[in-house]
Amino acid sequence: MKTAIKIIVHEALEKAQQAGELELSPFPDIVVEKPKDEKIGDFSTNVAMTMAKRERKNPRLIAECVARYLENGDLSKVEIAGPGFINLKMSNEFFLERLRSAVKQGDNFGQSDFGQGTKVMIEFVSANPTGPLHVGHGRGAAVGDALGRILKKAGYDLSTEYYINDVGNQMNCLGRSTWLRYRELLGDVIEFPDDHYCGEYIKDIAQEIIDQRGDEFSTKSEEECLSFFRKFTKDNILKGIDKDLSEFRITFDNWFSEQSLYDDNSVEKAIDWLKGEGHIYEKDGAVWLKSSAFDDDKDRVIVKKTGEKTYFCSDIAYHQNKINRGFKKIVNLMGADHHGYVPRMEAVLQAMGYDKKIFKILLIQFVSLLRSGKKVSMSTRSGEFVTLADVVKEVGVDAVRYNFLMRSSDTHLDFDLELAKKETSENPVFYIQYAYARICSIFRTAEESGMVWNSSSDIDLSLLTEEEEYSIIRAILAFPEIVVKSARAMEVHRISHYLLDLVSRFHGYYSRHRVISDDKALTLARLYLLDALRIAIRNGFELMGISTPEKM
RNA sequence: GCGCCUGUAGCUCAGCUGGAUAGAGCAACGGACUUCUAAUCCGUAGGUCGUAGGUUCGAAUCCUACCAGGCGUACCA
Repeated sequence: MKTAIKIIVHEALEKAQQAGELELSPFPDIVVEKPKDEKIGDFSTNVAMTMAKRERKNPRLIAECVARYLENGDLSKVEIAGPGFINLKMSNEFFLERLRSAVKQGDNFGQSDFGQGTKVMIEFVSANPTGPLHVGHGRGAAVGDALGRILKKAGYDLSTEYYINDVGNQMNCLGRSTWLRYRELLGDVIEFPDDHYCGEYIKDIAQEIIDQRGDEFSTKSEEECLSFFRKFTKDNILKGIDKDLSEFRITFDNWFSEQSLYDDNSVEKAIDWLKGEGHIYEKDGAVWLKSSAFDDDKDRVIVKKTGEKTYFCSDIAYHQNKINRGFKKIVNLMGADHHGYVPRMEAVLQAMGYDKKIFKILLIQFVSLLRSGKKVSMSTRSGEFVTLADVVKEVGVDAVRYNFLMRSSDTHLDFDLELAKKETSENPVFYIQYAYARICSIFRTAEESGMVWNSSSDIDLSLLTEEEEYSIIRAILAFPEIVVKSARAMEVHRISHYLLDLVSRFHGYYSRHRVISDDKALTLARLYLLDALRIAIRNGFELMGISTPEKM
């Protein structure tokens, strides 16, 4: 919509230039925005102010000049206000035409080519396969998934990926934990080491091995068994994670194993390559990456003096791999507690010769879990953490997702379980869903009263004359721009704020105006408006992965 | 010490790439259901935008310093 306005303003500027009234060198960027107060106008531009200095003229004079050349059938009013804003009001037909197009687009309404098909990868969750996902992972999962949906809608070619840290000592530790529980279940007396994984889920996995294989491992040495136990446990946990995620409406395009980078020598090759480029040196028996040559504040070890490679080392190979797969933009979601990791990753990208702008790390701040205002304690140590699956089961996918997506992800989030379950106005998910259900209910009533309705029939929208109706129409039509903004800023919470605003206009309208009346033509026009609204809500919630029930 | 994030109404938070009189929701108070779903609506009240400077036509927004809270500062992953 705004681009249409830009063109109109652009034409006016050109005319003014041709008439010799403005110099316009260089030609200014035209910024069109929506005034805060709808009464001011539908759109406004501040070009007159930004040009003032170069034109050496009073901004108001420039504005008046530009206004004289503003001519377009879609414009119904041009006004100059304040220090030099040019405010534009559009004709009703301008909006109605776009409303029709929105309805015609249906599920595709909001789609744009902002991303121009750029290949983007989002890597998120990537929790270690050593235990089930807990609530903390949930926020990153919800944000990553929603961001993916948004980027797709905004025209990016998107892939999502889960990176599995299936290498290193933690895997041995994990396998050993199951092995110990296995023997314990078979009657051995075990002193379970407290630096191992002591959660209940390990016992369940051990029991599963007994169910499947009996006691066949009980007579073997740990050495002989470990690789089986390691793999079995890891696979089992990953299967659980996958299940929890799909119940949370998240599926990944790809699961990428860290081990595979060792299996195909990618890690070695990456090290060699960096060595060749002179980014690597040896010191104190270890191999270091000269990351301080970039924005990192110190160099980092990639091969320990024991010969083991660090996590960071395979991450280098992993990101090289991502780039080799042709991704032009690489997005990683991480918990904010890992923010120290950002500069060294950026250093890697730069060492590989890429602009660090192709790489974007989104930090997701912590979630505090509350119950009726009281903090729920979570200690990973004791294995007493609240799992994502439990919370989803208790609260429901929609409410959990909404709560994770309603706030900017760089602020701490208080997530109150009791509040999230309440079906009251304290809970915005239901406020939005309720609006959707109400609209559907109106359509049901219309059908029951014998009203024949379909969006492609000839409906006279000029019968929509209420200011409130246009307020809703403008809000509906803003949706595609919200998606683009949200994609550009990679900020998911904008969608939820938008929907809240959109829907509150509807609730107000609903209480003051009847949609179904004896005036058949008007009824049809209003139903058309509600259909458009319904599409916007549904498409918006689709981006958040939240359902739109037709009845509540 | 250094680095990152946050600080806006009693509470939870929006506020776009600097724009017009700083906005919602909740809580509080007062109203509205014989009418398409009251999980709703309408009204009232509530502010030194952490503090102090700076940049400019214009700052909650950008810069600097400071204060407060959170997090990080591994040859862990």
